[in-house]
Amino acid sequence: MNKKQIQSEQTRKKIADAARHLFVQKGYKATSIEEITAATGSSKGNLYYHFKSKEGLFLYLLDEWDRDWIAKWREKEHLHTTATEKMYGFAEQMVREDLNHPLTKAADEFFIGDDKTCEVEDRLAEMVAEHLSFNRMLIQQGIDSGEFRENDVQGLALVLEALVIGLSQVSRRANLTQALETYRLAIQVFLHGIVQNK
Amino acid sequence: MNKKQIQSEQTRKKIADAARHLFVQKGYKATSIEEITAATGSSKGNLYYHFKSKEGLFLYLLDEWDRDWIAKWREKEHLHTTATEKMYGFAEQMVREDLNHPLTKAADEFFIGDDKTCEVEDRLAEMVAEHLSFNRMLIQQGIDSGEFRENDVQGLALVLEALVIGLSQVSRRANLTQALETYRLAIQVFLHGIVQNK
DNA sequence: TTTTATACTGAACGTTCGGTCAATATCTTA
DNA sequence: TAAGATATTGACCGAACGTTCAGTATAAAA
Repeated sequence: MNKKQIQSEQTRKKIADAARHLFVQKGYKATSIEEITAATGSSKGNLYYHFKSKEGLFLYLLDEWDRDWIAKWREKEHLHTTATEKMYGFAEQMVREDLNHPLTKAADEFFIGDDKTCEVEDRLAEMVAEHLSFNRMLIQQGIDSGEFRENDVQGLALVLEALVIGLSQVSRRANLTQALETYRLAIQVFLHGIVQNK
Repeated sequence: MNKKQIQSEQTRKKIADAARHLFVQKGYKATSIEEITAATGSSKGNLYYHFKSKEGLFLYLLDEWDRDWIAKWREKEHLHTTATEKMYGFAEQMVREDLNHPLTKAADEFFIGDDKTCEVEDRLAEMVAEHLSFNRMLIQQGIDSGEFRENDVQGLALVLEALVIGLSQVSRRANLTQALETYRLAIQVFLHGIVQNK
């Protein structure tokens, strides 16, 4: 790799990092390109050299996050044996990785906003579907192992998704300890409606 | 009341209605003053004659909604005897009255946005506190009556709030029947982690 | 009828924002 | 070193937005 290519990559990363930080902190619309460039030290035109548009930049961040999340989950999944443990592990990773994540905040802006591109809309729908699929899998595992009651898996996946989205919003201003506590309590509540025998 | 005063009141109401509808549909930022006035048929200046600002208009809608919600709840509260029934009633009113409500959508924009006035910030904090207080009361009633387990009431109120917020977002595109179903399932899940004996 | 307070109009303003582009700097390659 | 590719700059553009204001219409008061 060239010295130039390396530096270019670094610039790209620096922009992405600053953008992620600002999107997380202020939301999508409230973060301006100028603010991002001010945070990186590089120029506006340079941002548009590396990324097609503001939406493109955001999309890139979503993809990046998606990959990281799955990778981190695969890393730790084997540590949990029961489905119950997995649920708590799931919640913990949510707090540690996703608390104040662009997706939950800015996705909402996109869903409502009328200026979204088809590409973005599709990508977001895809991500929601992936989330639900993940939740379904998690719950189904518990049912298969006999830990959870037989139930409307799709419905429960949706409820779990709702819980997670809501928790993220409610915990936005909380510190890590508080958030962890709230998440654990939420999962506990969620589980004791699922677990077979109490 | 004067003929003029009556018409003025009607105009004010027409603007508020149009604004509410648009805020609900598109969110706060995405709804422009021009769109609101276009929907009412009256002029931009007229809107600013009746309302201090865009924020002021939104604040007015929040207050209005708050009053309506409480009034509706008080109306129906006596229909439910047990705390469990109240929880389901609570969920149902949430769906029927609050699904796609400005608060849950646009409050997020306000919380994140940096252009919010102190007045708005205070008012929103107040509303959240009221919500939590309401939830706490609901849960405490169940505990007092022996229906729910003794538990961290404040924590559970927060979890319930998270659930409700998340449900509202998840159900945004669903029709009423689907939403009701999801909400009922969610409450069922929430309850069976609370109810004493199963 | 005349005066006055209220309700309403819409052009204009200042600002912000995403995006563009011609010019320039920097590094690679021949 | 010269030529070419790549990376970076920042002034600039047009559109959109919330807000204002001088002026007009209308109903109430005198």
